[in-house]
Amino acid sequence: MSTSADRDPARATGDRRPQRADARTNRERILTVAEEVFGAGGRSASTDEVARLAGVGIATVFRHFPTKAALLEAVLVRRFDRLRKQAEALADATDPGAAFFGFFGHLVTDAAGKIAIGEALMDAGGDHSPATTEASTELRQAVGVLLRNAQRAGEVREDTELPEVYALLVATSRTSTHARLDENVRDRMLTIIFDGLAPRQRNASS
Amino acid sequence: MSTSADRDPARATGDRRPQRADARTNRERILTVAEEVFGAGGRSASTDEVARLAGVGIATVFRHFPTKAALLEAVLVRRFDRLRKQAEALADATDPGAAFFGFFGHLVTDAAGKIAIGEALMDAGGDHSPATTEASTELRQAVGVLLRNAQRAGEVREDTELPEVYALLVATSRTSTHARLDENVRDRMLTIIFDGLAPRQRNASS
Amino acid sequence: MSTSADRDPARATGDRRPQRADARTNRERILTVAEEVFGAGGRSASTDEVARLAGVGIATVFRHFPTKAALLEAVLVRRFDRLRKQAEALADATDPGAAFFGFFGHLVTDAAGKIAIGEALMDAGGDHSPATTEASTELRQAVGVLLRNAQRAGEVREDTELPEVYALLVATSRTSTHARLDENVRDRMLTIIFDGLAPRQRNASS
Amino acid sequence: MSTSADRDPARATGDRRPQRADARTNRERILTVAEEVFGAGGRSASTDEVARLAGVGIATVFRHFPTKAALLEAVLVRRFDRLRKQAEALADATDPGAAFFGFFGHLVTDAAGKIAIGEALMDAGGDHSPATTEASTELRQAVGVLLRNAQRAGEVREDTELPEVYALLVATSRTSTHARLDENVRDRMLTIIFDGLAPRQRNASS
DNA sequence: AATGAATGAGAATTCATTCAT
DNA sequence: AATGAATGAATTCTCATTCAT
Repeated sequence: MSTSADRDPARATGDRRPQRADARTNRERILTVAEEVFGAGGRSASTDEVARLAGVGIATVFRHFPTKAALLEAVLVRRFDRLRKQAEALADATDPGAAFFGFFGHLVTDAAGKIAIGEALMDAGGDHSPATTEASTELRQAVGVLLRNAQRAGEVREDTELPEVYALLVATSRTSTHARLDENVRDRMLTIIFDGLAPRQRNASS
Repeated sequence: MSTSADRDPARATGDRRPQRADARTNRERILTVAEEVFGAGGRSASTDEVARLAGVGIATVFRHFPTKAALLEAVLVRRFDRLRKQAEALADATDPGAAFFGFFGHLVTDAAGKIAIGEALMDAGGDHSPATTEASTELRQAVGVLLRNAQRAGEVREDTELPEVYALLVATSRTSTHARLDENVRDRMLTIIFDGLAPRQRNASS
Repeated sequence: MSTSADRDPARATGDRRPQRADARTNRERILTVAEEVFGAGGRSASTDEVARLAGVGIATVFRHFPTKAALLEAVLVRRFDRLRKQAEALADATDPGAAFFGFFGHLVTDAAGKIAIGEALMDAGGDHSPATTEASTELRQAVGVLLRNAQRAGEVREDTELPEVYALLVATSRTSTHARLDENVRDRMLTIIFDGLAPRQRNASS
Repeated sequence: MSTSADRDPARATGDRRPQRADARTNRERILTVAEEVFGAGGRSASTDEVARLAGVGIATVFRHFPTKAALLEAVLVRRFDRLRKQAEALADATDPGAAFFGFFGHLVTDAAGKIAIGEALMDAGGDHSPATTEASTELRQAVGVLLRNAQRAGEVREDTELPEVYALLVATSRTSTHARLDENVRDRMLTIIFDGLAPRQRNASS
């Protein structure tokens, strides 16, 4: 399972030796702050802002992440990995339907709340690095597992596949973030999708 | 009804007198190019790019739209107005269900193809001008009419309202644009949503 | 002395034929407006502003004055000529002292009120055209006449000459304009200068 | 050892700009250059010019002074403070008359030589920051002290007050700067003013 | 002759990135 | 390793001036 062992953040810089404790701390702090900053302001937020909020010098940010793109990438990878882990943790759930719909709702409700960076979540023609692409793919696969489990349990219609489900996931979470939907509206939006994902009635309209 | 008659693009500058033919042409060209440029690169695309692709000097762009924000706004308003007109044209359709679902699909399939600017479609905390807000609101209302018509015709479930439907519309069209979804995937995504919007079975199991 | 006959405004463009009446009117209006605009905003005020306030198109301004510098120059020349005429009109006054001090005070009080352009009044290293220099020189000479008359009448000390008097005139009128001096302050400032210009005690009578 | 001599900031030609250790030096150099540049060209001189003459990049200027207005302000404050200190140093002079007239003459002769920025020296309707206003006020007060001292010593007429004296000071120093007055002319101009400021004779005319 | 449109050359300001301590 | 300073390349916007009607 540990498909991501080689993406250990502490090694992203390519450093073979263990990093100094303070460096590691700084790296984490920068990533955390960057997630907030870019989440709020999009990729056009400034690196200076990140440095300032992280309480480090601008040069320190660039020491850890050689370019702004690398920083953005690291943020994305971190986020994807986190979500993937959550999805993987649900892979063996006793109630696959609850697991799938729960994860879907969680992504839209909570998690998405932070990340306007999701701009990149699917981006086909994107300029993403292998690392980002890999993390993204792994997340997608983890969601695929949940989907298939739910389908096997008869909780999700059989005639649907991962691409469209993933697209819906991305679409709703991004919009939820961006448009700051009212809680009730968001729930009703999910209801529609979840109903649409439910197994078809015998007399369903084609 | 046509509350937007006074937003005729040709008059957006507030000029009473008819513009010179060449000026009008330029204005249109700039708007068209801007829709593409900002559609592709988001609001962070440069005004220079717009000028260059439109084949005019940078100052000409600023003559027509005094700030970059004004240009973006004009693009948005134009787009909203166009979509609204299409929606309004369907308000009296003989088949309200086809009208509603057709418009939904159209937006996601065609129209959205150009506009990543949809960033602003719902933006609650946005910094939008009254004109933009108005155009946006009118589009929303036009969609609302289609929705109610379809509900009255029994083609859309009764327990759903405009906000969530509109959110879905925005979500899917933006993602469709951004992620360059495969045609089939997009259709299956729409199928899920449309099924979710279908009237609930009277005897829904469990 | 009609030394300025060849600076007839109507001919400044070099046009041999009589101008159309409306052209002449426009020219005057532009000059008048320009005097205000540049008086208020300095030479950095925009030509567009002048055109707008004059109610003509920008191209019309440039038709009359080929460059902004030419417009500024024309304003200056016009102003200098006007002041010179006023000075010349006082050359034969029955009370040379009153004439001199009156003109001095008038320049500082009224006239200066409009012209921040006076930046150029003396400018030695200035980039002024022959026409401007000529007009400036003539004004200076006219003031020189008033000064000498007043000296001959025993109203102004003999050991002073035009350069310093003119410098004081310029200094006070510019400052009066720029600093928007209180009326009383301005008067007391003039009192100091006028007292300083008064004939020295020993040879007071003579 | 003596390698630091090569990094002497005074060597602008070699472009051997020291970097870290002399941020302060850079700041000073920028201010000094700005005083000259704005002194010569007024506030409309470009920041690029300042950067170029200071031998630094344009961004460095903006790092030290976030806006052009801030730079102008810093220049003004610095200048005001310097003059104020000079005035204050004369507050306890044994010869108050010499102190006052000396300072007046000094301002007009030397110091003013650089600063057309004095545009702002009195500016009532100016858009000056509190810092500038404060520095200006303090300078004015310091001059006020010199004036009162001289009046108490019987060297300056009693019926005059700071506002008009200050106005004269500003007027003459600005004109002296701007018009590049000949030395003799400037001295005779001062003579007139100083005579006007002298205590009135018992049998004064008026 | 008059006009509005068009334009390129700046000008101020920002930002990712590099340098020197 | 960390930092603040420095920097040039954009980017938005302005303005004097020319063009076409």
